[in-house]
Amino acid sequence: MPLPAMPTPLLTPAANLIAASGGRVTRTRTAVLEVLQHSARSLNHDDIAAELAANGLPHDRVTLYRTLDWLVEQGLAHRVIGPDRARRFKAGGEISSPHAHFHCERCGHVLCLESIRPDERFTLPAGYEPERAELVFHGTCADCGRRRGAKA
Amino acid sequence: MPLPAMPTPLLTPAANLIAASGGRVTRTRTAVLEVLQHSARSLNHDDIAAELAANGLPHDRVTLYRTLDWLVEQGLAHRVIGPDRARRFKAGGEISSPHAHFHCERCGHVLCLESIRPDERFTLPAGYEPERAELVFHGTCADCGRRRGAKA
DNA sequence: GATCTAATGCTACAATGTTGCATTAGATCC
DNA sequence: GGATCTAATGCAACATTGTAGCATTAGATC
Repeated sequence: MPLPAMPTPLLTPAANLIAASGGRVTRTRTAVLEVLQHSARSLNHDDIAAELAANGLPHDRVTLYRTLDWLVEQGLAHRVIGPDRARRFKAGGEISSPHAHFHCERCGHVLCLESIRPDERFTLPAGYEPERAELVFHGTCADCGRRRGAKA
Repeated sequence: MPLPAMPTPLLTPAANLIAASGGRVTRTRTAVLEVLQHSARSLNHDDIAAELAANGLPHDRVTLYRTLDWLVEQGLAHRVIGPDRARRFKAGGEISSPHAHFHCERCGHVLCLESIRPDERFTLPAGYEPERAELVFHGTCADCGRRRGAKA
């Protein structure tokens, strides 16, 4: 016995966020936001494109760029520029919760350090008016350190 | 009465540094290093190329890239990746004196904050082994703040 | 001054991101 | 449920930043 069509279909959390932003709820947007939400690390375009392809979703490079820009604009995702000068994305706004990032030189991943706030710990020379601070550590991440015998 | 040709020509500080690194002292290298040394802010490729052109020096894009990479490798210059994902360079090594940077969103310049050391002020989660930290402030620099009436 | 090769200057290419425009498909209205 | 309106998409072409290969030039050394 088939269920009756739901009058107000249950949206995923991602879809709800997108709808709340006033934009159209499209397959690409929901899929991209969900990919970001389900990842512990920040993802670059290739990572995301690969995820979309794995799910059989139609997409192209340009749409992905525009979708990600839109998500950042709406505060649904934030962007880090990695050392390879490629952008990486992660779900969640930046302004609401500023935090540091960690770039692992072994595995290349960029992780969020939610516990570290880069702002308001430094005194700048007179005249400088900082609006936000970006703090990126480079080194070996916990996973890679463990994998090779945690020398600490 | 012309001066006699100097037997051991006096080298500029830049040329001396280059010679001390074991590399050949070429026009491009000395010129690029001098441009960097004379600038208070970090310069991108275009800035440097414009300076070289103004001095009538022969150069091309690729040589400039290689020259800058070499200077960084020798510890004679350091590199910052700007928000426009383009590299910016400044004289002086990074390892010897790690410091924060300030990106002015008004004039686009990236300045060095020699007085601020980004390292050893944060406690990272267990397992993370940072080797260096990168700290970039975004906001309004002293010059631009003054120019519009220093609201602070 | 001759020689040896690091450094240069080409050309061609790779990676990342952008612009313009025709087409598709969410949302809305009836 | 279907017509309509336009945001979002998909495609092609382009822009910017950085690399690779290789013949030529010019620092350093003998």
